[in-house]
Amino acid sequence: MGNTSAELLAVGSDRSPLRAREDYVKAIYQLGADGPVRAAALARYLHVSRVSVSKAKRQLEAEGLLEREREPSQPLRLSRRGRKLAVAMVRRHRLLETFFHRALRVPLDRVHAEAERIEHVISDDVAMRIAALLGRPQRDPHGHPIPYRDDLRADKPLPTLAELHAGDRVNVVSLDDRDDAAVALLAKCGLLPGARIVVERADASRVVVRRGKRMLTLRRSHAAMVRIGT
Amino acid sequence: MGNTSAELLAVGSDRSPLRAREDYVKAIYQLGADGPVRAAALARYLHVSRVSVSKAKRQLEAEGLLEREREPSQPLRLSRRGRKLAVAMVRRHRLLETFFHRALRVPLDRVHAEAERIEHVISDDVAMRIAALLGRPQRDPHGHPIPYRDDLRADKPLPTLAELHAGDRVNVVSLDDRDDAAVALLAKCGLLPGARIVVERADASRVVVRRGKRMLTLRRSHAAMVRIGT
DNA sequence: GGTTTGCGTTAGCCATGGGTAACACGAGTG
DNA sequence: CACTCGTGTTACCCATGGCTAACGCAAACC
Repeated sequence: MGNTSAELLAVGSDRSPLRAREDYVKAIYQLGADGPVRAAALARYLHVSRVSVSKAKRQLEAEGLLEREREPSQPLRLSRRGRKLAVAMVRRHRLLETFFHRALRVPLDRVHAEAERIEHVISDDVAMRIAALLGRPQRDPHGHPIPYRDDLRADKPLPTLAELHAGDRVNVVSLDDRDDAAVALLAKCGLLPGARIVVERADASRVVVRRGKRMLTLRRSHAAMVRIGT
Repeated sequence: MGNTSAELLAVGSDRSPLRAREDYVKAIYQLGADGPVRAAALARYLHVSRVSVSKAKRQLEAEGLLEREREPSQPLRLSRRGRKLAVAMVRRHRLLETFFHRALRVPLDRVHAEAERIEHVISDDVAMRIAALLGRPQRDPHGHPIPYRDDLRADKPLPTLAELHAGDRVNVVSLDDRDDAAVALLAKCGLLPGARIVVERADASRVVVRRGKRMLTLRRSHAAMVRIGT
């Protein structure tokens, strides 16, 4: 019951190139995990100007993807439909990453960029079929959960490796996939989802961890891209 | 040696959305199989106005994808680079169709539309990997050959079922994939690449063929979408 | 030979999705 | 209190890629 994301994709009434809208909605959804989304933060995240965000905001409101705020300068809040579209995009993105990694053996640090372009143009049917082909995977190769349909979970973000202290023993759960170079580096160290590690030292600029017998030294900026669980 | 199509894809210097260019170049290439390409014919083929073709022409010439003609009103001729880009697009399109049909079991009459959107956004590397995954297929599910790299063959088009006479015995080689409804109809009849058929009757409006024990009556417009060989 | 038809081109309009420059406002800071 | 800094908005400009209207021209038709 309810809308499929196929319906949601018809949001732009007739014109197809709503790529930009999809990117805005997805970004708002993903930034939303860390709290209210300010327009300026969104602009920095998407590498566009504040003006572009301001204009996009009006359009997204007109299309019912964004909640209309009465006062200006309020944080951006997705509407129910906006959230559904965002989740559909995230699902596609992660399914595609999984497909590229598992079926085509594309290196981990390149799956994000490939998925980013294709996620806007595949049909819902193809997404379904890819999921079936892969055996309905639960996590993408970076360790992020793959939402099913309109599943709107809102689990708060896990802590990162940058927040730990010497002696902590944890599992790597996921990697931030947006910085290709960082992903390549982390993958080369074996800091992949599922890896068990011990924090040896942590100072202002670096974190030293041990994985099995290997000692790894990471910059904090890289450590912050590794989400961990116990 | 020579350019990979990855280089060719960088044709628009820095701006990425050269989707339209790719469509024009591919269309010119495909229409070119039937003789010189007039701008008006291209406009009808792409469902755009003659004006749009005229403007695209200037841009494509400026980008070196189209040969510059001295007199106006000359047919459109792809440059070497234009042809390479076109072949790369055709290759991707057919690889994607094959992937969708074989790996994802997408019905034959839908693979074209899916491929049409994705062919503009996949990387050369992914195209290579898909080819490898499929065992380097030679033909797409409609029976069209899949060019390899910059292979610029110029085989003249095969005759179609609409050009035959009673008594002719032929093999179906390929189906025109641009009319989804026609493909669905032909597939339902079993008029698929490889099928052996006998022409029973052919008049001005219909062609009657036999495939095994089944008699099939086709409109000429549909028969013209079936390319045949002996 | 005149007329119609089709073709390619120009001029000008539109929507999208970017951008700068400039402004008003609010929160801190001196 | 004044000042700065970050924020959101407005008014414009730009390129892309469509469109229609209108024109010059050539070929075909009567």
